[in-house]
Amino acid sequence: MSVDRDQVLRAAAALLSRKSTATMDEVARAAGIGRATLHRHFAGREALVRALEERGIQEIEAALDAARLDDGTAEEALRRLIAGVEPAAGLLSFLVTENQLFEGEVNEGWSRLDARVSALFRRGQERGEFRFDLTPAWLTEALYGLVGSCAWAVQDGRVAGKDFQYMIVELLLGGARRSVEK
Amino acid sequence: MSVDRDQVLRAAAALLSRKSTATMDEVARAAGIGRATLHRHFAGREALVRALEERGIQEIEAALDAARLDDGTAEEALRRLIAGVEPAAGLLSFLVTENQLFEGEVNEGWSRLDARVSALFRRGQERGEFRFDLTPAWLTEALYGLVGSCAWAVQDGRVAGKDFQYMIVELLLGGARRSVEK
DNA sequence: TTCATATGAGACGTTTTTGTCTCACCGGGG
DNA sequence: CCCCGGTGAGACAAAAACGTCTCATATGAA
Repeated sequence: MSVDRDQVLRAAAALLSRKSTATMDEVARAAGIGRATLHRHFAGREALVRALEERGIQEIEAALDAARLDDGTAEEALRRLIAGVEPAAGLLSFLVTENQLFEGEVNEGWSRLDARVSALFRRGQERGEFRFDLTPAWLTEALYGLVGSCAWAVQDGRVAGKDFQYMIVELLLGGARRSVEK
Repeated sequence: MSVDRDQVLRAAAALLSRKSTATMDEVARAAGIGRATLHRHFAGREALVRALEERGIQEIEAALDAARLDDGTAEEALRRLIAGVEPAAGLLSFLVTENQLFEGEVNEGWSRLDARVSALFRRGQERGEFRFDLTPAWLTEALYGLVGSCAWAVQDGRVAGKDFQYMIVELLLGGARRSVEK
């Protein structure tokens, strides 16, 4: 009988990341509940987006923790991170696009995530694993972009779901060029 | 005195690709014109988006033509393409995100672009330049995602504008991993 | 200068979306 | 059995955005 708040947020993220102009009514129907009930759980659109952000940042941060970014090689850590981020790919792409929405103040939690991911790439550079000519900031952005793109591509059937991690990891690490095996 | 339609479309794309919920008034101010003038040039929001799509597809198609995708190595062609696409990066990222909220029919012009880019990657594979384990469809999506991410990173100052082409090309072709020179 | 044209600002009515409310209903616990 | 908390549907007003209009102004050409 009672609404599953988690399931509502998930449905909202899935819809809003694809169509950010969706009305509250559309969000409610996508979550399979009435508009009145949606308003009972989230004061308004603003509150819904905030809850989405909070939850997204929370999940990504958990993925960062679970990936143990400081253990082993940076490449291994990156593979663990991408694997751990997959379930939250929808929320991540929502965060990436929506993060630009708030002019002025940048979400504090988001910049914290940013810093941790950048640190991973910097560690890889310092270990001699990653190239120096691609900045950690750019690699971080590229990671977000690729995760978002791949999530969309999977959703649209252009990429097989089981290849999600592989496609991202291989492109991000090795690139498209065929190179001599080392 | 007269409004530069091109500049308006560019500003609109830059804003709408980041904030698709932007008001017509916000779009107008982003373009540095009044709301009334915006309505004089584009009948409404729908017409504006249509014009944005049309112009975006037109510019990307022109870039594809200019890049001579069938000449020389696929890598050279890809470099030419990325260089030629840079001025239209804002429009491209708008197209990519807008195309995600497909409601029914997919834009015909867009799928034509898609096919041409995919063909380039397929040619690279057949020439032995590109890896076979990364599908042309995924490489195409990844290219779009990286262009959009980089355009956005440049706009926010996280990546230097002069590095736009280099960052995309190098990551897409060679990846982040430091590898033995071939 | 004079005139035609295009613009910005803003007023306005309309439409869409939002947020709140009421009410009937449904299902589990007393 | 009867409550009772949570829900869906819909009504309703307020708010926001849209689209159109007028008017004063500025720019460039004749």
